[in-house]
Amino acid sequence: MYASAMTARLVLRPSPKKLARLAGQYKALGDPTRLSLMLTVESCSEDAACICELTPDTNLAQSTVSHHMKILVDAGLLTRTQRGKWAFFALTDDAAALLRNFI
Amino acid sequence: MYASAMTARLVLRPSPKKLARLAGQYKALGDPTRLSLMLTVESCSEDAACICELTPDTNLAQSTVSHHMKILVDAGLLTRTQRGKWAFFALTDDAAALLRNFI
DNA sequence: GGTACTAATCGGCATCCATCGATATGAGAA
DNA sequence: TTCTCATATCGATGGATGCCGATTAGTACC
Repeated sequence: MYASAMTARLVLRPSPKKLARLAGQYKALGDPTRLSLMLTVESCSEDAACICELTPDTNLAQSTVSHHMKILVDAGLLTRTQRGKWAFFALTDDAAALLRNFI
Repeated sequence: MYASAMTARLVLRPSPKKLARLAGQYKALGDPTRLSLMLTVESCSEDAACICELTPDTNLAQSTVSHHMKILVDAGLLTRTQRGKWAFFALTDDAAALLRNFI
């Protein structure tokens, strides 16, 4: 048994660290609310999006949206910059690469 | 307030159904074990991969691997075909598109 | 300082999920 | 049919997750 287990693995595998990071990014995108937030941020590409702009679309509490944004930032998919009272978010290069096929 | 909420959303948004499907696929990829399984299946592109070949690499129980493969199939990322006693898996077009940037 | 507004954090709760061992199913071989 | 092997399913469990309301933190303006 396991005869075909001998076949060579020719494709480069990412390191465990890189694989975990990539899985973390997919995981962050794997929630409809967060994916929708990402697309909204992307659609405001001229500038950037703040939470007060994002919250109404979601029908969720502000604290929940803030929580989701933190997850996306921690995953390396969004950057967060403070401008006055507002926090603005923009896509990272990683996020742009991941979403390139769909937006 | 919400002054910039008036800015036009020029980018096409996927329908809620499509967005949920896409989020489901990201979610399926958002586990290091499953992402590793996907890359292993992809590396056996000449043929296809069976569970007996995938299990040893994971250090997980066979039932767990079978469970993960079902999740990937249900998400539309893998196809499953029975050949004799073995179940063989191959990437779908969706999976190939999602992973294009990394393999 | 005091007020108003935006956003982050906290505590709690219900649900989901990854994992396991045990068991069942199903297909070839004897 | 009986045995063996590959895979799927079941039940349980500990931990992660999404959501909320309430509170705290930080900023701007008076």
